[in-house]
Amino acid sequence: MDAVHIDPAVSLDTARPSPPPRSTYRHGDLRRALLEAGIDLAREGGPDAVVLREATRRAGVVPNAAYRHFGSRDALLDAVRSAALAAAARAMEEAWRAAGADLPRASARDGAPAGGAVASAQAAVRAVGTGYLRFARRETGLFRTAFATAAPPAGARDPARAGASGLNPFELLGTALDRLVDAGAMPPERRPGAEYLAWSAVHGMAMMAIDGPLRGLDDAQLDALGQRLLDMVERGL
Amino acid sequence: MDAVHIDPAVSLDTARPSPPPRSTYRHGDLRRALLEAGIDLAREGGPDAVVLREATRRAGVVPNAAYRHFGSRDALLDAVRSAALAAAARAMEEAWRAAGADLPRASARDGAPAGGAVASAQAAVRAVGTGYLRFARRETGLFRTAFATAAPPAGARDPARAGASGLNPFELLGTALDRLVDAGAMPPERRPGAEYLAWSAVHGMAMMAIDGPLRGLDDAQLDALGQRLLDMVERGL
DNA sequence: TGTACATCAGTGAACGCGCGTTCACTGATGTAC
DNA sequence: TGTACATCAGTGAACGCGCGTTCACTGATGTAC
Repeated sequence: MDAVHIDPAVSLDTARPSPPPRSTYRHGDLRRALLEAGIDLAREGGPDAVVLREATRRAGVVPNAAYRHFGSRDALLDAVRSAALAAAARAMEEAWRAAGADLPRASARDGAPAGGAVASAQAAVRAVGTGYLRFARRETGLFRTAFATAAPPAGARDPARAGASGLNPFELLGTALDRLVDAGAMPPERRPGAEYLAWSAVHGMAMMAIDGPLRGLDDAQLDALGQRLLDMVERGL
Repeated sequence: MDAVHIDPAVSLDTARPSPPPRSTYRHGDLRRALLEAGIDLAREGGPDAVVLREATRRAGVVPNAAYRHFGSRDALLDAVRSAALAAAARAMEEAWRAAGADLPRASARDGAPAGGAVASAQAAVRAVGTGYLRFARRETGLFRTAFATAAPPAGARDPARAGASGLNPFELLGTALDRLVDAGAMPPERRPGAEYLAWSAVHGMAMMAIDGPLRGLDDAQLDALGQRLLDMVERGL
């Protein structure tokens, strides 16, 4: 054997995704590392790509080590799904903020803002839809993980699935619709179930934009079509 | 060994799904048998359940025999998908027929019927949507195989994906919308791309009814919500 | 009408793969005295 | 401040599973003479 010295921490670094070299026996924060690897996997390939063994590989750890932190592969996937929902909520909040309307709070159902209430409420509804579509486009894998399989159980208020406002994506839409009613732009008797109608339209377009007939459209075309869709929803509600 | 005689053709019949006993060396129509097994699998569990080995098992044949008829598992899945699309088209045609409007033909773009053109055209659009939603509910696995993954390539006129009219699901919707324009119920300048808006709404609701927050609704509730959605589309288009 | 032969549908056995999960272990960390 | 020890995070090895796919084969069918 010759005496060429190879520092394993360097020489092993060629593989992508790199197994991070670790000097200590303990990892330090393996739970977080696995969750983040899982989120990356979901981002790259959707829910099916969240593979427990691959997550441990990326965390630089032996496969069964995952069981110290997650009871099963499904438990990991659930945690990833929550993170994906939170990311979607944040994207929607950002669109809401960009639309100039003030953000809602989870704590109390706040009334409509003072002036230009109708325009502001409409802007909020549109922002929610736009943010949703944009998230589907930019973070397809996370979107599919969050929305294309099982849905958030309606009643469960899980903060892990919420954005900065403390509201999850569905609740954000509900809040925007409430404002529409408060501003007088929507008859209260139409309010119950309205989120399902609006959500259907936007969700359907998002799915078509991901792997349906709208796949080929560029961002500008999809934005334009999205605005037409939101016109339809606004007029139709 | 005792001498109890067991007729394998009978004794093996306990397993469900039953491997059909076969007396001849040749199968006869294995391609069709595999396709039908594949359709059953899709019906039971969606596209991921279309497993080549299981299809051969159900056809009572050794796994690699499939390769005489399908180049790969994906080729089988494609054939199943076409069948699922055709089934969806047929469901939509049936709803169209039930709505009392006369069915379209693939051969020529036919004009609107003589009297009550607006009502007839609107009924056709609604029927297309209703048929789609109903198919999603009744044949969830086939629906997901047809629509929840890759979409029919826009231009390809594949008769295997069409219903009795020779039109595939997307073309059925397009034809109904054309009638809306012909009847004067929809401004022609709004026509281009309108199928994407209508499809989005209905597809989104279908997805939510399958494994989203609308999963728990019974048929009547979903029908009512579907009618509200179609109201929204009709008003919004 | 009968025989020889080419075709090709289905067989039998095996492959490599990657997965989730279980077991008994080892060794670093933090706490009690 | 120092030592003994319990805790428990990560290791090492292995399991059974079912998948898609390849190989060389065998035997039923249909056609040419």
